[in-house]
Amino acid sequence: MNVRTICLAILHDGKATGYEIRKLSVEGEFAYFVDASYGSIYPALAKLEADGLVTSHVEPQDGKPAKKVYAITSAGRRAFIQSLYEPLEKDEFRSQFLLFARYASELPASLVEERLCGRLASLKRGLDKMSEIAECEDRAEDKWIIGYGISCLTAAHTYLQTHMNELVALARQDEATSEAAE
Amino acid sequence: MNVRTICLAILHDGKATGYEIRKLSVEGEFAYFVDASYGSIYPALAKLEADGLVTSHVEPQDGKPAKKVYAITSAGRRAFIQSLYEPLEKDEFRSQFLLFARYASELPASLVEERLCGRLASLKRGLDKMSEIAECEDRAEDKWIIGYGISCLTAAHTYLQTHMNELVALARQDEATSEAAE
DNA sequence: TCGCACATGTAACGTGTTACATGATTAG
DNA sequence: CTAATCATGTAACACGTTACATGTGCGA
Repeated sequence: MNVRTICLAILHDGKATGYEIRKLSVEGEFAYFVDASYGSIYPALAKLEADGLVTSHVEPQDGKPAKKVYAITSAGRRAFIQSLYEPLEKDEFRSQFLLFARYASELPASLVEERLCGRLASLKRGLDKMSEIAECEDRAEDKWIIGYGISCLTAAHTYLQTHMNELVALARQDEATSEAAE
Repeated sequence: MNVRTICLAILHDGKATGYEIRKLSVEGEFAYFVDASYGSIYPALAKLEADGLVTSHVEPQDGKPAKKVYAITSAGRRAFIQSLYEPLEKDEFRSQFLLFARYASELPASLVEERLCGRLASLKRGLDKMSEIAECEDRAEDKWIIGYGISCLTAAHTYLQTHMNELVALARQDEATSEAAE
């Protein structure tokens, strides 16, 4: 799933500027799909316009720099929906946290515990934010997606809560020992 | 998390060839972290050797091409463990499936249902494979990680099972109608 | 005999990030 | 007065993938 597709998806919902698209892809619901930077969005929009899938018009603003508002064309709409008919790419998941967990026995228990607690807290933050978004969200599909996310994160949170001790127990007691020895 | 780190992680467990490392990163437990190709692994190993973090020796085999077995050095071991002390990168998750779900109302119900069933089946396959691996696995950390994975996938599976109808209901009835009209 | 598994490696290519350039306004 | 937000865009760079080159032995 490339930046091009995300731009089309966002523009399918309504007009937006490159600046806004980046925000949505880093914060909004689209963050579950991608996390794009200006350096990829602006060229993608230019390419999309050259291909006739979007159009743009410049809106001057006073006080703020002029903005270039993009809108999807019917060809763009068709191309985007068409792309959803094609076989789905498999989801991808990369977790440095899980790699860390795999080497718990090589690390001090204090560090392992700290990281597990940190993860627990960040999972909690993510869940709270999702619940918050879910409330003011009115698109049924978005609610469905958020429900999916909440289910997965809740499972992860519960697992961590009930199993974190096991991982801490596998870690090295070095530091606790050396501290106790002083 | 780059290919370099994954190579060190795998070699931390024991000797391996580039060929084996790729297999592990596509199939084995390491698939949760990365999914690397030869084109990235071989250059990474060469670089790692130049940096003194791994060593290699060629083992001729009869019938099969000679293999180049890599082993981690103590400097490599240190560098790898040291990297686990640094702040963890946040997990990343990209799902084309969720993007598809977001536009369910623009797609025919038959397609939405098909994709949901397919996803349900692939989730099931993933869970079965994990349970299988978990059984013959004896490293406690790997069991812990697999347990984490199973929890998350189970939650996703359950959510799909109980909520797939809602998404199908949002989809277009076009095709069913046109079929009924014929 | 066809293709697969074993095994290593390179070159071209694609895609995205980081850092930079530019510049006004507003809140602390 | 400093930093942040708004706003667009480019160039250099990093990182990874795909396809290719090369070659043997084994099973269907």
